[in-house]
Amino acid sequence: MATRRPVLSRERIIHTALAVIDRDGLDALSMRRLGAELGVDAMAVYYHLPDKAALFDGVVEAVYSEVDVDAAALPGPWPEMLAVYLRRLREVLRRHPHAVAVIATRPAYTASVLGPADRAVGRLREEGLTARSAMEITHACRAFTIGFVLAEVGAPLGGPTRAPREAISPADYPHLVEAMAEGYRPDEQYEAGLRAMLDGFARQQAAAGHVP
Amino acid sequence: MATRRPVLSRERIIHTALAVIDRDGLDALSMRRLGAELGVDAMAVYYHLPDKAALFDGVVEAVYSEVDVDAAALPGPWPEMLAVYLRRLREVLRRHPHAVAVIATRPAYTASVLGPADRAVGRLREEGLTARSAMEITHACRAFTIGFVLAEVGAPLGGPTRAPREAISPADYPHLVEAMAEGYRPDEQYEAGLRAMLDGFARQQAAAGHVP
DNA sequence: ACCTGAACACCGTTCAAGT
DNA sequence: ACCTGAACACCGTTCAAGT
Repeated sequence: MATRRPVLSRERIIHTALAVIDRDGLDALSMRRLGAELGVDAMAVYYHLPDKAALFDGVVEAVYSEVDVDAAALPGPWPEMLAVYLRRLREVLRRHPHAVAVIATRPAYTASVLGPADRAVGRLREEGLTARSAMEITHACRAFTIGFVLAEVGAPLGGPTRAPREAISPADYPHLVEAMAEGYRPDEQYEAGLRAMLDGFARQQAAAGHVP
Repeated sequence: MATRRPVLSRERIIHTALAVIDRDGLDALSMRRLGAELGVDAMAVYYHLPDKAALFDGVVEAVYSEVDVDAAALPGPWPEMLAVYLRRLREVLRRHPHAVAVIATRPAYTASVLGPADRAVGRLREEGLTARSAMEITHACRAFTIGFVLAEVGAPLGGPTRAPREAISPADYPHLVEAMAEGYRPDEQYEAGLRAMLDGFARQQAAAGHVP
């Protein structure tokens, strides 16, 4: 008789976990639910991953790997290179609204994340930035992007508010009402914020004499 | 005999919940634990709050109320006014590392949050900005601040990684190592990012002719 | 090597009951 | 009005056992 091959793998477990999160939210991901989705006893997962925290780490890495942009290979001056990378990051994060908060808080110190990050910093250095500036700028722009997507699509941690709150009357907030009258345009808003930050950093660099 | 006064109140429940989160983390906050901390049966809380989501909403509002800066009353040109407000926001968020992710994802549509926000937008309008620009700029800077604090002190959602991961060797990431050689200086980094974004927005406004 | 299933100490929420 | 306590359908994790 043929030797049986394993039905589970770290990869399949993690992708199924992300699928459950995307479909039903963070709270819906339990080890038992995950087992059911995989067609195995819930505890089978523990043979492949030590605990739920490790599962989350895998999910974070899986999402980052979707970004799949070799920033270091992009053409153009560094602000444009970073803009391409960051727009792509936003795009990927938007696809996983229920996972963004996890990604925002769990450190991703794995080769697949650090490698591209290191090469990106190297790329900025070739344009005259110090390693420190390169990382600061990247870090700040990533923080803006993650914070923006969190406000944009991030699922409320702890589940949606069900009970009606104290009613708010729009008449009390005339300026907010006017600002929102034209509707919410997240793409333009993100773009404006990204440009502001990159322009600001570019000018800081120029003022410091780091870019000729 | 004296009429008994209630031992619980919405206020006290919410502040105790925040205290538990601050002390032992988000996962430590259960309704039973909260009841124990309050010295009552766990289910007593349900008389004052409909469910755990409402409890989180209360926590978010409590943290925002700590900011307690009337942005509209601050002197100086708008970029400096916003900087004061945002530094204060970062300061408050840093005091509640385990709550930041909740604050970042739960909408806070309450009078105590919307009121100051509306007055702040009104203040920017007096300096020539449109309501729309004023809100965009505020929104972007807040996203940066929250994203930054999340990376800075945000507790990993799902608990800390316990099992050792695949070892990473610093030699593979020379640029990152160099960038971190001087240590991590979050205050300077935040300040640089904030200045970059505000300068960038100020220049966008000037270019659009909105500020004389 | 890989998966199962019972067991333990927990969860959030509902609901009838107490005072 | 305000709080209690049993009950229900869940959790994450450990561990011995199966194949």
